[in-house]
Amino acid sequence: MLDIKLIRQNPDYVKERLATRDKAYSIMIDELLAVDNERRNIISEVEKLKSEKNKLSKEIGKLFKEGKREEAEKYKEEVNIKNKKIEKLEKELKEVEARFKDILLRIPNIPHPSVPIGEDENDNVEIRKWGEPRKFDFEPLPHWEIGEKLGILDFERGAKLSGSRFTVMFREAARLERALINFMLDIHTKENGYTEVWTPVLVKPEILMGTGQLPKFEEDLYKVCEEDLYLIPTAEVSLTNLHAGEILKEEELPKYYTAYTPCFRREAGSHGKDVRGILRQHQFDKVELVKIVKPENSYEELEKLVRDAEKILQLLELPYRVVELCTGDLGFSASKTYDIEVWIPSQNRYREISSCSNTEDFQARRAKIRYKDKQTGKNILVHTLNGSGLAVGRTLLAIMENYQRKDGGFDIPKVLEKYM
RNA sequence: GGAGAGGUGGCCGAGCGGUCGAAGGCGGCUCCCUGCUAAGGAGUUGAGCGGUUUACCCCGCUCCGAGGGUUCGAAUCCCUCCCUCUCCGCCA
Repeated sequence: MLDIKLIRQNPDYVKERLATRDKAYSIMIDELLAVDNERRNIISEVEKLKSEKNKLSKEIGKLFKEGKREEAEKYKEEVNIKNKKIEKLEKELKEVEARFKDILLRIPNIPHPSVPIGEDENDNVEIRKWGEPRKFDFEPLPHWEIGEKLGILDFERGAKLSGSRFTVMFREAARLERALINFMLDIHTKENGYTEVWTPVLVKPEILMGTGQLPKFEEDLYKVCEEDLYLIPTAEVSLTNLHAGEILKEEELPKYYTAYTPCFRREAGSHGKDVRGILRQHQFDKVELVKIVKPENSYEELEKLVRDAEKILQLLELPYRVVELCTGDLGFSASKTYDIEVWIPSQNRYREISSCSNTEDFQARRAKIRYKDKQTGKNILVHTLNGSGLAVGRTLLAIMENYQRKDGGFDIPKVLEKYM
């Protein structure tokens, strides 16, 4: 959520910056400002009436003590009239406030000035590459063929149990999945300084509001209707919201969290994309990294976060590249995002395996995560960052493809041997 | 699921329907005392919104789990819901 004060004071700046994502936001800003104006007018009026009412009520109390009954009765009449006016205005206010919030909650974050301007993923900028894609002396197979031949990836039974985009894994695949989770968590906790966390994967709507998935992206989420809970699409949701509504002590920052969780995404609107294999599933495992930091060093923290995620690929010896997303490809809550893309031999290209973002105070404002500044005593919104470290299913698929052998099998990266 | 108890500020905890944004304690901050540390003394210390302002200050409104209701007036009374704790039942 953007700061309404910023929008009020500098609407043109906000419009200009948001236009780098999509021109349509300019209209939303105008709408928002109109509603905000209306809202503030009503608030002033209501508050004036309430102030008068409070004064009269106190007066009545005093008169009762003094035994001046009749006089008090006269005042009561007056307050009743005010109450009727207040009631009417508050009804209006409630409606206007709802409209106000609805618009504000659907406006995305402002891209950081360093983010390249562009329309879509074609305008993303490659930052660096690591590793050399392997030269095969045979035609590399896609992971689903390798997996099916070995009988360790079972798409038919996945579909039988749950429908399309669900997979069953047997033996080595299942064990590799588990090994990767442990490996990633070990690196992040023992070498990168993150605190391991285990969280619920069913969360309340207001939690998803906090990180920005709701209200705009409801169709991407699985909902448990009976309980008004949602399955998380990423552990970013549960980790970031750990401190929702809290005022942290300055010395508590920064906080580094990592968690393994399954993630659930309906993938609405991606019909026909990546239908084969396990690249795009409704349920997948991910080890997530979340940082809660002070505003002044959040961009340094972002660089470090990306390196922490990259380290996993380096240890697994999987070639990858890092790209900086352009304004048009940025996610809703992000101010700046680096994607890490792993080399996929069967597609002869890099595919996303991690997305690392600084949301600045966008999520913090929604989730009300602040810290008390020691010097000034002021409560300041923190900056929140998140990144995959990494998507486990995609890592598994990358290993199967990059480490495949001519005989149809595949090797296990050295660092994973002790985990298998 | 059943029975009971309870949800108050960063934390603990008190609170007759008006004088309560809320006693007291802890913690935090400032100052004093002290060779240093420890201890002690004094003061100060909630959040959000709106107005005003460069900012500070100031003024107003709201907030005592959530939402309704009674009342001129609710932390205090009534209703509904949520959560926590204790006991019982069930269960991975």
